[in-house]
Amino acid sequence: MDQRQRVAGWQPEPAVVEGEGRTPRKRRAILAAATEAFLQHGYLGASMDEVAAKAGVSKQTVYKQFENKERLFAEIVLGTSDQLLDGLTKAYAETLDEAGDAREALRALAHYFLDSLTNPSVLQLRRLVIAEADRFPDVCGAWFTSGFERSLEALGQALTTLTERGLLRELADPSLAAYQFAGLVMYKPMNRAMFAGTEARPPADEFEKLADQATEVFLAAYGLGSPAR
Amino acid sequence: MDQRQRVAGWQPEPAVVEGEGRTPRKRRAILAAATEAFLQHGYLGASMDEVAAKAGVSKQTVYKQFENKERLFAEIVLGTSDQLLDGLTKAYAETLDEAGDAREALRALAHYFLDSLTNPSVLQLRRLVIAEADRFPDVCGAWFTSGFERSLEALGQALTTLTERGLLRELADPSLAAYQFAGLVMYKPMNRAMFAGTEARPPADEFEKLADQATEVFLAAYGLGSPAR
DNA sequence: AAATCATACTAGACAGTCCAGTTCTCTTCT
DNA sequence: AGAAGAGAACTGGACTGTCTAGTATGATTT
Repeated sequence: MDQRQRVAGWQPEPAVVEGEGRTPRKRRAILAAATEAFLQHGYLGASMDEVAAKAGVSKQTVYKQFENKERLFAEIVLGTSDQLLDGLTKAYAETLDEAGDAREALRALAHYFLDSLTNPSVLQLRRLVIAEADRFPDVCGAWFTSGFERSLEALGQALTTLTERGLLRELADPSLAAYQFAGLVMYKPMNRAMFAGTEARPPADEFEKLADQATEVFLAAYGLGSPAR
Repeated sequence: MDQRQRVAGWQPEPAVVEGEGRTPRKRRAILAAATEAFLQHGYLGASMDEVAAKAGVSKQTVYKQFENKERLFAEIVLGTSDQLLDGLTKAYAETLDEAGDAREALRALAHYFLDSLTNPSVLQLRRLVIAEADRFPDVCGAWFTSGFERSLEALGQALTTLTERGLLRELADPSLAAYQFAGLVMYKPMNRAMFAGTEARPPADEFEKLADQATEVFLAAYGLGSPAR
């Protein structure tokens, strides 16, 4: 029902944990409400009154848990980077283990990218971080290095395992190859998604073509033997 | 002196035009000031008082020229898309005409991308449009289709001319190939630039590697004959 | 007894309006 | 050509209404 639960290992709404004390339960509710508010309206557009109301909590409780608006923002942004990284890393391992050859593996990876990274919540999070990059360079920079960059490093390692299994050429710079693959797959749909608003989602049959074509280009450069085309 | 004058055919500060009447001169000053304010602080963060002060103009004059804050924003964003498109289209033509072979042409293109799109003003404009994509879907969507997408279409046509000159394989989908090349070159540096704040600029020697490697991958897929590596 | 609640409050910001006095620009007259 | 005057544009500043981050308080729940 909620699409966000299925992808990218990231869920803005915290799961209900039984037997949890009142205080941590409220804290989670505040984080969930604030996440929704920030994603929807941006940092300046979201108000603390709105957060408290959405969390079903008094404003005083919000300020007991979080020093101020900035800290609340930082906590949310930094909290998501680990979750994103974990989800992607796991997906790499699974996708690649199941694959019999490089083409199959890369196609599966491409589809995973396209599905998870065009998810509305993920897009809104990207927008939020990008929008506030100049206002909170430390927080957003940390999100980038510990979330985004590391997930690409993980993809580089995943590609290296393909090389070790004799499915791909030796990669002089696995991290760069990872960025290249991600760029081949995502540059077009990600830009549209970023610029054209959360509502505008691309047709599903475009994903097939993007995944296939990106895979072929990548294999032409890094695959074994002559290109299969 | 001002880096913005050199790249991407876009200049946020309007040139001084002699013999111009008072009203249009003030209007340009307002646009320039508002551009700076919006790029620096975002839509909500920029205040109309600040715009008026920066333009050296009374607030009343601002509201005489522009109905309200939203219209001012729209005017600025839409005004930039044409300028960006023009700059890139011209650069494609020049770069490709001068090139003797495909490798040379693609490298030059890659360097042009890297130089112009990592320019601070261009980055801030991208951030602004992305940040407000949900608040102003019409304006930002129009910026995307009439600026971003069309410049990629233009790149696709430029690549087609390389094919016609016998320097590149036939392209089944020139537009997609253009996105792929742009993705190969820009995905890594653009993401860092977007997320890590305007201050963090990458080292210049990374550009060389990005341009070279992107070119080689692209040629492996779309070049003539066997890969040159 | 500690946490939380509802509510009210402070202090400041901001979009947009209004007004009385000034400067510019253009037309008309000499 | 140049002076004069009309009307529009512009200015500075005050003002309204609304919103917001953050604090304070006294009652209620756990």
